[in-house]
Amino acid sequence: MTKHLSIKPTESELEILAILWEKGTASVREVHEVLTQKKPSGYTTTLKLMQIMLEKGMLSREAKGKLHMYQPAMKKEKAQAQLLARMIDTVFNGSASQMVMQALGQHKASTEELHEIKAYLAGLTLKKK
Amino acid sequence: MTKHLSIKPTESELEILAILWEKGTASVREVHEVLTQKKPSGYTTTLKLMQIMLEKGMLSREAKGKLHMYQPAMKKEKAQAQLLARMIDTVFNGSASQMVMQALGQHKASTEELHEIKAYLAGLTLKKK
DNA sequence: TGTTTGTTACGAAATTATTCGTAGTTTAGA
DNA sequence: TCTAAACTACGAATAATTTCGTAACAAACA
Repeated sequence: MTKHLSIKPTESELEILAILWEKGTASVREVHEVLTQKKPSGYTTTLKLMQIMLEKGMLSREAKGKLHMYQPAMKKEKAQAQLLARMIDTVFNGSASQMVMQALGQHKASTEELHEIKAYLAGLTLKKK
Repeated sequence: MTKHLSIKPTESELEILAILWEKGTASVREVHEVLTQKKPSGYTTTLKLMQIMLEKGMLSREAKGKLHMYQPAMKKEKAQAQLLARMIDTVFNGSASQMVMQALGQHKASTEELHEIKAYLAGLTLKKK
């Protein structure tokens, strides 16, 4: 049985993870380039963060010539699910639907997205029957 | 024009806010009672946190005899929306629907909830038309 | 071969968040 | 009135997170 790692990325770590989920694999510099657009910071700051994440087992890496290429060690979906669950629990009183409706209310979803969701829902409720 | 306060509650602050949203108004002791169930801690810890939140303008309070009754100074819906928006932005690549589907996938919603959401969606798409 | 450029490693400072002890106040009851 | 119990205020310790400076090394190249 694999140890149940309930990873709790910090805010900064989450940003890095998001970039790596997007890119799949990237050097520190690449990550830093993206990161520093929103919030300028030193290169070694990003480096250190990624080293810490490596230690924590959130990232893995391989040497590519002189530099290191990093990749996320956690499945995006799993991490997302975990974060969502925590948020639903603490902020939405355990009610997923409350959260969903809140999210959909805020013109955060386009019409196409709404259709997508409806389709998805239709499939879901069938299965649950 | 009111200053755009983008409040960023910490984890602990969020827990306290959740309790106050639930109760509407409460003393430090009442909050602490709830809080300490999940995660034991000293009374003054909760007190201090709430005092800090008061300073930050997240809570307000009024004297009720000798003790202070606190209430949330931010609308639950507004705070939820803000937190959601941030999460969607950093973790779900800006896609609300991606998040919604993730949430619904994880057996996090009961059948009744799913119906509720469907109804809500139906109303929404009508309006958007 | 030097020198510049870009990299990693890592200690440590700075900042932010959490926790708690102690002192002082108020209230209620003996 | 005195004492005990339940508060508040607040400084300060601790812990966690973020930031950065410096050293060491390797590759590129003048």
